[in-house]
Amino acid sequence: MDIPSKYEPGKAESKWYNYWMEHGFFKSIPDGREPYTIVIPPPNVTGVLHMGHMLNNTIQDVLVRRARMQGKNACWVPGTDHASIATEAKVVAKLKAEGIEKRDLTREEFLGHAWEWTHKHGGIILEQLKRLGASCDWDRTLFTMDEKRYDSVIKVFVDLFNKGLIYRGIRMVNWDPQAMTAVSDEEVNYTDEKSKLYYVRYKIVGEEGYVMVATTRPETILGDTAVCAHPDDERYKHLKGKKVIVPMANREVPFIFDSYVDPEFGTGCLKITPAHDINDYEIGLRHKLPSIDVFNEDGTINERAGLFVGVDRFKAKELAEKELQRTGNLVKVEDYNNKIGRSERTNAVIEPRLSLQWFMKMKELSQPALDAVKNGDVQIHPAKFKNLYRHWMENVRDWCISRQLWWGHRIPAWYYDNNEFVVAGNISEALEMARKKSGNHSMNESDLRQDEDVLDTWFSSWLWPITSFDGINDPENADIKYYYPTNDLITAPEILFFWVARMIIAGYEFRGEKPFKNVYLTGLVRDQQKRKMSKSLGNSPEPIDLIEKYGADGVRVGMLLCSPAGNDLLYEDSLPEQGRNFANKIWNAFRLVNSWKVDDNIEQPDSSKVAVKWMDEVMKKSINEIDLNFKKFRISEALMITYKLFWDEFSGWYLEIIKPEYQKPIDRITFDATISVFDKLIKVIHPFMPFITEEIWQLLLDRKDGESLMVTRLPEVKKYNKDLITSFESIKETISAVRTVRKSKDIPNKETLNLLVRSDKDSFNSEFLPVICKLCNLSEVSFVKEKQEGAASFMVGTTEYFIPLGGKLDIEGELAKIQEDLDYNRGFLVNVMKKLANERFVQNAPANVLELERKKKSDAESKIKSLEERMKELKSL
RNA sequence: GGGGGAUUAGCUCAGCUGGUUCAGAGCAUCUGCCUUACAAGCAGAGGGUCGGGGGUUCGAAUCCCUCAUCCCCCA
Repeated sequence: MDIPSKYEPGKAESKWYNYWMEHGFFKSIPDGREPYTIVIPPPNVTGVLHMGHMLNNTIQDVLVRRARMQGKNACWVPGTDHASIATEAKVVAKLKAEGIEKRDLTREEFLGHAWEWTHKHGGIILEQLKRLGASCDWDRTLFTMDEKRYDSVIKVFVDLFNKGLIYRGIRMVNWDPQAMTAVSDEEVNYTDEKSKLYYVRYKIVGEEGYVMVATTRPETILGDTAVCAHPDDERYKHLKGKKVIVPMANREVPFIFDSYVDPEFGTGCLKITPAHDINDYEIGLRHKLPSIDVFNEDGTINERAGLFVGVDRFKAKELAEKELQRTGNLVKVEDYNNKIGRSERTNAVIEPRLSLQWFMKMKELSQPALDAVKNGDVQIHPAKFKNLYRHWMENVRDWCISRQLWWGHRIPAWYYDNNEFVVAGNISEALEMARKKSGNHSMNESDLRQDEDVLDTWFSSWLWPITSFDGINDPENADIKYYYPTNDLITAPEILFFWVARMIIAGYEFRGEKPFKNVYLTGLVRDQQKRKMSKSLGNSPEPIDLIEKYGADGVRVGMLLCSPAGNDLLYEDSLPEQGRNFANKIWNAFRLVNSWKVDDNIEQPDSSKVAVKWMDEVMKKSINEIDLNFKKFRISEALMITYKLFWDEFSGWYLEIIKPEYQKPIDRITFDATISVFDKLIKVIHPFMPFITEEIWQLLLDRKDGESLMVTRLPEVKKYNKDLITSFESIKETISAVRTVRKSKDIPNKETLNLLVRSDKDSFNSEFLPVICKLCNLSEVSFVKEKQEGAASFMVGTTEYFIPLGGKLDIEGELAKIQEDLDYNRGFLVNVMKKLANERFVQNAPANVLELERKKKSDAESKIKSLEERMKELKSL
């Protein structure tokens, strides 16, 4: 069979993914095995795969595949999020492009378009995940707005309302006066814009003087309800208890003190307009100030202002300036840069506006979630995020859960008689409740008006680990009992609060149990300039293109190699390139092994014998380390160990040792051992690189249909022989040293060499000598007692080696090398001696440290002695 | 403004409760090699006063203080 020297991923990937699907290897149903469960952080239903998803889902797949190969019943539940804001915005934009405005549609018509859009674009991202190799149980695919998930959300809302944990309240929102809707914080873009700072004087009541205020918004003066200074500001202390007169409005308002005010800014004196500024609103709450909203929904001035009624806010600013000037209250105007928030959708300047919203009380609910992380019931990796989490949970604020949108779970509150309302699971229940509450039994459904708003997207995602197994509607079903709590959650730190914390809260509230044991926070994928990858910047590569170029395995490895938990990943093409190169390395190792012909009549060479023994131990050691690193969620590290195990130990050393001469056959024992080692190796690699390993596994031995690497067992962790590995390390060093001699003397590899060991034959471990002979092309190894003339020399540990060179010895060069070595060792010895001469060190250091220092001393001394002797000899030549 | 985190080789990062010459890995760089598994490779090499300053200690990349710079979250 002719196998190409470069691995071609494309074919293998679709072939094996289909094979896995056909045989149902991703499916999971509850059974007697230990479950291993991950719920996917649901991507936006109409989104497309980006680099963040690639990283995130690669990690999940690695964990799931590994768990599966550990004999667990692995279940990775996929799904998508309705993403109310993002999806609604996309649908609005699409309709607009067709000349349809959202406000011209009924809610039902709009939702029709939204569902159409969802069905058309939904799930693309899940298909893309398949290209990556994701081993999700696709039969379980969910959507946050499918029937069961929708019902669960409504049920939870009603439940929390009945428990008194959900209430209506006033809050400041970002108002887009052009779209006449509230927009979320995420939809507001802040930019530095030029504006003006107006210095306005307010008359002090009962005094001659004025107090001067600096403001960027003179048009909101009409809504002022106080003037405020810092409590420690000496300049204003005398105004305690006084009142001032608001210019234009001619109202008296109190002069108050609050530490929010920055005495350095402007005049150190602030006008307070609780209806039109979030900070003023907070100050207003603290000081129980009234708020006067002077704007209409479209940003024009209303009657409450008493002035400029009906005028647009920007025009009103100009008019206010003139009016203040006319009355002499405008003292000066300065140029000023400040951050202006603009609506992502309309680019209109955002107006902070008070509105009636739904809230959830968080303090009580979050206590168990706080405790769970504190006591390690839920573990966050890396642990540095624990502090962040704790701080946030200790200062948790009530959660505003209503959104002025249509796409989402509609708030199950029904209004009647103006301000009365009931909260119920559906309209008939609502009617019954409303009749009872109002005493009006003739009321019917048409008298009820359902709340127009929908719930925050996170209000459905916070239930995700529970609703994934329908645990709200059917709390005792077999799935939820088996799979919940899930094991690991893999997500980005930026949604630690939005999502992770709230899931933990929901877990305890609705199941009395954590939703997952571990939270693994990945970093953000950035470009080389450390910018976030984003569509608008155009700095993100297309994931599917990458998979096509480097292979899914290569991309997976590339993503993982450089992304320790919680650290950002700076993407560049060299990453998947490294992954692809690794795949190619594996491929070529397979080609080599595959090309060998076995001859049952030949003996196993000693070098192969010891190599097999050593490889076995190294493998055990690495598997141990990999296991340990997985336990600590150090996945990059685990991959790096795997990478080096295959590339350095197996390909670089083992295969080179056992490789028969060109076109010569290999002995049976070595061949079988090698196949077995290879088999184990690709098992270890499989979670990281599922495709190439399956391809090779299927070719390595005859496999039956229905067999697959992905459902085999990982090699178990075992104790290993440390000494064997250590002695082989010094063999590597010896081989390296011989190669260096060869290179520096320009001796071709084909020419054999003699190696002389200055040691007693019986006390020297000769086990690995055949390996040195083979890799260094030695004709002979012999033991000598004396130093050798006319030979290159080197030391490994405390043993001296010589390579006779005939007349080729470069005495000057050799001397220089020895001198360098001597200087180093003498310096080293001086340091050790200093330490040992320090009485306090000798008294205080633990015995093992002391012993080590003494060993260092004697080793250095014997080395120096040999070097000095050698030098003397060379000089005498 | 409040909080959290970081600073170790050109880059990305390890370095656990102070103790091996502890300063390490991968990538990149440089030098040699197209040696029939792999140039997507092989054999070698160079490169860091662990952000600055102080302290604790027999001993500090590691603990404490301070300054500087950067990042993130919330407002």
